[in-house]
Amino acid sequence: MYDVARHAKVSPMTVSRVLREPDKVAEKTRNRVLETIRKVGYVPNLIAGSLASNRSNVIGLIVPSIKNSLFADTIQGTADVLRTSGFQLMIADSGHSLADEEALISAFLGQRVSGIILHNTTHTERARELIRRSGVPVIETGDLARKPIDMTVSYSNFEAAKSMTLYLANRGYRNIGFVSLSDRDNDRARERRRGYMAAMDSLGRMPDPALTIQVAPGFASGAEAVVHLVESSKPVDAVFFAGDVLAIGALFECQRRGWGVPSRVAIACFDDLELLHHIVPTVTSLRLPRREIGRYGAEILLDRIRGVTKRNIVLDLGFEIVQREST
Amino acid sequence: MYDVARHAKVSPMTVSRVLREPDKVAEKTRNRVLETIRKVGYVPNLIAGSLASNRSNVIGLIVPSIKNSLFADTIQGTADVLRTSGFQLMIADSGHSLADEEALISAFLGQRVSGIILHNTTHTERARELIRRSGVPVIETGDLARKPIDMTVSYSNFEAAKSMTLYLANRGYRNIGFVSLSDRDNDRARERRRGYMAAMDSLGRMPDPALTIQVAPGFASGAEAVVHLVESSKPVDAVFFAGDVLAIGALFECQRRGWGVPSRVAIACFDDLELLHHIVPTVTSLRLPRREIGRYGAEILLDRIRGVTKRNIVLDLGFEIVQREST
DNA sequence: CAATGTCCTGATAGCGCTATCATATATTTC
DNA sequence: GAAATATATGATAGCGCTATCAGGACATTG
Repeated sequence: MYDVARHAKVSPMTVSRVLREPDKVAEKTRNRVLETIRKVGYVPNLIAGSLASNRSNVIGLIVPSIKNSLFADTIQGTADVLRTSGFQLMIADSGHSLADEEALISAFLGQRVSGIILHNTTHTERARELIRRSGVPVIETGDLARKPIDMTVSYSNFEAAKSMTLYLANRGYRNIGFVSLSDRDNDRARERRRGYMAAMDSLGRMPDPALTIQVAPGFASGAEAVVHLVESSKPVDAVFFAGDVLAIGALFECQRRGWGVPSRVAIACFDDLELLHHIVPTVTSLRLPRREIGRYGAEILLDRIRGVTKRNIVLDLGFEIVQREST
Repeated sequence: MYDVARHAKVSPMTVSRVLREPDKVAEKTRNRVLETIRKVGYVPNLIAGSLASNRSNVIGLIVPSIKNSLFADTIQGTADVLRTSGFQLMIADSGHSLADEEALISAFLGQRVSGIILHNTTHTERARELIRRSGVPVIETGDLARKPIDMTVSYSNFEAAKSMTLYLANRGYRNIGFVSLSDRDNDRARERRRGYMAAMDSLGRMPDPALTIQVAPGFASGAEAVVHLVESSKPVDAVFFAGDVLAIGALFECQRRGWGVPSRVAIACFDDLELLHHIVPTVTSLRLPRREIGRYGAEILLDRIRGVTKRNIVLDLGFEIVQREST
């Protein structure tokens, strides 16, 4: 920067201003400086800038798993908003471990991120404490947080699962099975199960424990689950899968066995992947506002960082049931 | 930090050493300092550290699209390696735009990242120049770069496409169609097409322009393409799709129309998604070492950052054809 | 027991930028 | 046209840490 200043015959301060507050520099000077910057190939050191100004242009984002395409949509939404705002996204993967999440939060705070986005709503006590003390704004998502640290943008897994269950009942299915991933370390799965249970309860049906099963992730699990439920002593006529991969695995298995969907068994699931619009038969699912969550989350966070908003916002973006051939 | 130093009755320098070079501090002192750090809830300012030491623990990663699950696998591989190494990943999305990519590279260099990973191999001249001048190590991936900036870890799209085409010919298919995304701004698509052409050439078959078509992304495009190719005046008996989504869309369309796969038309594609192991029929595909690319890329990069390696490595991780029911 | 080496700790300077206030010049106002 | 205000630039200090070297305490050697 001193180099540039010398070449352009101004003070370093003016160079700094040209980069951050161009309006405050006379046009002639500004152009001369910009020209010089280009000529010497100067790349400003944002680290030094952050240190001096006590601000950074980095937002930290923690997801349980980068690979999971569900998060990919939300990340994309966030990235789209941030790209136009000059902020950078620092993404880390907690591997579904709360302890790792805590370590990552600590690392992010060490980087003096301007904001943090967390794709889950349960955290260690120390993690909450770290964030609170730092005063960095936080968005939680993935579910409506029961006790939000700060701001939340999501839909309600409980309500979504409940609605879909009631919807299936309303379409005349009598024996609705429910398949989800293990509850352990997965608050979303837990909420979805609760929603299913609540729906059964409000229908006055005894939730049969044999109808709600928990499985490992993967296509194969969905396949096994549907076979198990259909061939049980009390066969189901519909299965509600709490995850898309499970449902797809189940559907393929039905194809292999020649079971009609929905004639033999109806299939519905969370998360309206585009694939589900094209698969044969197309699958009834819950459209979750994934990308919107990413967008709104980023926007609210930016508003807070810029001091536009003060309040702790909790935004429920809802969901939608999309009826298709499979039910 | 001064706070901690005062409380623990040592100099700030000792606190700094406890965090970065614990061995160089007497055990007694170290424990006292660590205890104090915990007590006052001190979070070291890594920004200041980076500025002072002229090192950072951030790796920049640019992908054309975060949403695309293909990149997700590679990112996961990278993240897995970096997590255990104390580095953070800063991810940005160029939206397939070379100009945006250049801007992001500049932003990353401003952040003084220790390394950069690029998921494509064509860049603007200024981008190359920026990187070269900065001396920051770079990994390019997504294809074997023709003129690598620095290091490359990938497989060859050309060879992969060629192999699969020859493989299909070898299985007896006479009329092999090729469907890919538009060549424009997509060097991978271009290489794949070249590979297909080269195979046709080596088979002594005139590559019929009517058999190689370019389409927009999406399931629907694949569906349209397969219909077009099968119902043409010179119907194909096999179609090789350069992208998985296209192939899946095509397969579903065949299911809808009751066209037997592979009896009426065989289908093969790039990229061995897990879905393709379960879909009916399972699909012959090219297994690309996505995750390995991420892992090796990260490892090579770290070696360079740590000064273990000096040489410009070009790593070809190859590919594999997986025979399944669809051909 | 002086000389040498080893280990641990501290003092000092400075990384490259920005906040802040001061100064110089141009513009407006009555 | 003098005073008040606005605009443009610069000088200075310091953000929170680490590199570097200096020095004190202690052990080792001949």
